[in-house]
Amino acid sequence: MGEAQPTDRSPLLDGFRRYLREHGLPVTTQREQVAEVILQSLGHLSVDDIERQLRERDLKIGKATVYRTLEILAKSGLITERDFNEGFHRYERVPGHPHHEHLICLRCGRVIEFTNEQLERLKTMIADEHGFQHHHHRLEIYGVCRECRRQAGADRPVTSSPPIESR
Amino acid sequence: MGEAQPTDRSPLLDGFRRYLREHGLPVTTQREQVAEVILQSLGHLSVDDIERQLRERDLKIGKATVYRTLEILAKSGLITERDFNEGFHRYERVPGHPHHEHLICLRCGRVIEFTNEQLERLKTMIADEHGFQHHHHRLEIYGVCRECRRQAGADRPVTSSPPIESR
DNA sequence: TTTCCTGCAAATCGTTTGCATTAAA
DNA sequence: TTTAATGCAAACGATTTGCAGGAAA
Repeated sequence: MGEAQPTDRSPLLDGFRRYLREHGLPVTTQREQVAEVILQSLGHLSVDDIERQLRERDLKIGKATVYRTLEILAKSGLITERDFNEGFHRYERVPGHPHHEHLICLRCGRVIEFTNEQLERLKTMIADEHGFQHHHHRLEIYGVCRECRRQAGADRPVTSSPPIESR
Repeated sequence: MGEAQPTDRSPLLDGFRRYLREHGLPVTTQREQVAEVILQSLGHLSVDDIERQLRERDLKIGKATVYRTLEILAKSGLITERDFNEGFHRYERVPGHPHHEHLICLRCGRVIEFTNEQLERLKTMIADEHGFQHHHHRLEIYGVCRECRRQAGADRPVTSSPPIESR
């Protein structure tokens, strides 16, 4: 809500510029703008979301470039690709806390992040038990969030296929 | 290995036939054959895997029919759709133990199932903490399995994108 | 018979790629 | 200048859908 305020100074964006330079990759305006959109956001953005935000800023950047830039951002470790079973991917800025899991609302699509120490320990134990060298993991809990429970009550039952729209 | 032995009698397959009848859906040979392949398997099959097995039995069933049958099987609760981030889905027979999680090897693609009581409790607790009405969840642990560790030692580092081939 | 299915091909949809043009170094 | 990126459109791969012909009930 309001005018887009291009923030050319931001530690994350600077980190991306540094990454590009250090890897001999040109720092282009398109790359900066895609990076800016996602690095400033707190949400889990789809490519569609990103294109919409770019359009709102009156920037026309080809879809291919968006995908290519997201790939670099993911490799640089500044963003992470997520898959919530919607048929497409979402991208989120890598947060302060390294590992976190997701609670996903089946009604409104809201995504809540959480961390849990006990879970970290448990997952290491489980991997060990099976002789696995643990690399990474993902835990997603699907359900109905507080707000949706309040609104809809216990009427409409939740189906197994998430009717997530966006966000 | 060996000739395919069509097993027309099997509690699972019978369950599927019953489901079809009870829902006013015709019991066709195609549906039975797709169901047979997946209900007899213990693995996590892709549509490609299923088609291959059908071909081995000299059955030619259209891809669309395979997809449509898998949808019914999933709705009936006899199989579950899985997504291991490979760009396509896998299907597995619903096992005896209702909830189970997956350990996925990044080298060979092997999938190991496990259950963990403590985990079940933990996930309920976490959902409660956030006011979520828990519906279902998924936990996948990616790493290198015992066999691959033995073979490859600690040489080739594992990348974040799973090079899973099949299985 | 009536209804629903099957197979095929065309359509979708997210994502990737080839290539001529253009911008960064 | 040299090198690599961009944008467009075509290509892709998994999945879905429309429709004419063909089996179940």
